[in-house]
Amino acid sequence: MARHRDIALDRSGIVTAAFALLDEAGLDGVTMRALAARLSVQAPALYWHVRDKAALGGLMAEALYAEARAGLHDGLDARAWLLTLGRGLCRSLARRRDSARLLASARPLVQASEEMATGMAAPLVKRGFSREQSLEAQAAVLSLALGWSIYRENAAMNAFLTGMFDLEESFERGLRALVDGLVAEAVPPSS
Amino acid sequence: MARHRDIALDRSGIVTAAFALLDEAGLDGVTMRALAARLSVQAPALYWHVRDKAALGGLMAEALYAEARAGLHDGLDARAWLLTLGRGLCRSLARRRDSARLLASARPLVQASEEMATGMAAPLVKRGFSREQSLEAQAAVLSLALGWSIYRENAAMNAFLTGMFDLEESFERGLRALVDGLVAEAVPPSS
DNA sequence: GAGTTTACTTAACGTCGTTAAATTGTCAAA
DNA sequence: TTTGACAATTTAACGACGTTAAGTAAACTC
Repeated sequence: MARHRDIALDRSGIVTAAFALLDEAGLDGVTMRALAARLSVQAPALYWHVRDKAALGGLMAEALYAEARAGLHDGLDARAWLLTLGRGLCRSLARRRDSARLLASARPLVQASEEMATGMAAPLVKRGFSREQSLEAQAAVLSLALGWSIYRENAAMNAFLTGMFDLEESFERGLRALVDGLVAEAVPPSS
Repeated sequence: MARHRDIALDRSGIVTAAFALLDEAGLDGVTMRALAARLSVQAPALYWHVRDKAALGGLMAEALYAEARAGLHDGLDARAWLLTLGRGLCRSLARRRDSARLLASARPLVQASEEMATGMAAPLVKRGFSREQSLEAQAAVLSLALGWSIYRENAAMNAFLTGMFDLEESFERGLRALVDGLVAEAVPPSS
């Protein structure tokens, strides 16, 4: 390894730099040229490692989702699991400027498959949900977190919303309302 | 009026054409040049009527929200009002290609004000919510609808999700779960 | 009918994502 | 030890984009 000029680019270094650039310059500031400059390289060099800008967006989105799911573990029951998922995404997106807009326009990298869906459904299936209920519930929770984060980013400019009520706490209330309903429907209280 | 070449451009005509273009060419296809061409005009002419492309996006977003709220009326109780709001946005966004992504990147045109917030809160305040609960509940419902629509647009390409479960029905279940929780919290059942 | 205003056109600028071709450094085999 | 293949980058360039500046022609004002 270690060719050419000893240290070179790689996918993960590019993604890391892209997040740093996102934070400094916002989504519109993440251009291939600016990203290359930050890596002391010319723009076309990036295309050796990444198909195109959309693929870069996909990689960043994947990283955000991975971070969002980091808090999930086996000790959680269905309700806590869904709450953790929603909070995870909301906090991941709150931490990084414009990341919700990024997620909104990112397209999935890999084609979804039947096995992938089964794998995604598994954690809640193990907790008593049907496969469909599991996917539906996760989609709803992620939707709420993503939508909320988009409004938060928009609101950040207008400032007024932030003063009106505590955004994190408000999201938490909405999330709890949603998750309680989902869990009640999927795993009806024994009676 | 009717100057120059008898019929001319105006804001609403531009927005209408922009929606038609959005449907045909997708969000990336909505360029100032393509939009101008559709109106038999040169691109810079648009700037007489619209500040810039972001303002055009804002106008389109406003139209979408107006359409989403069209179904609301006084006869609805709090629960039905919130359900109607959520369904309204979801259906508005389902009808038009890439409209959720459009909404995600659109910035509000007018600076939010204290009176605006009060006006937005009013319908639910009239139905027993506090001002904060009203704004929170609406934000949550709109977030779910927007987030869901974004995932639906992404999923539309991947096709597989559409086959897995009925998207509209799934959204409805998530929405009901959310709204029931919000209403229960805001207007506790008399007891 | 002269001058202002309205609504557009033509021309152009700088930036963007991206591709093609040339270039340089590194390793394997001869 | 030269030779060739290959990996990773550079330089150069293309077309499209949003946008601005300057010019122009029709319509209204007085």
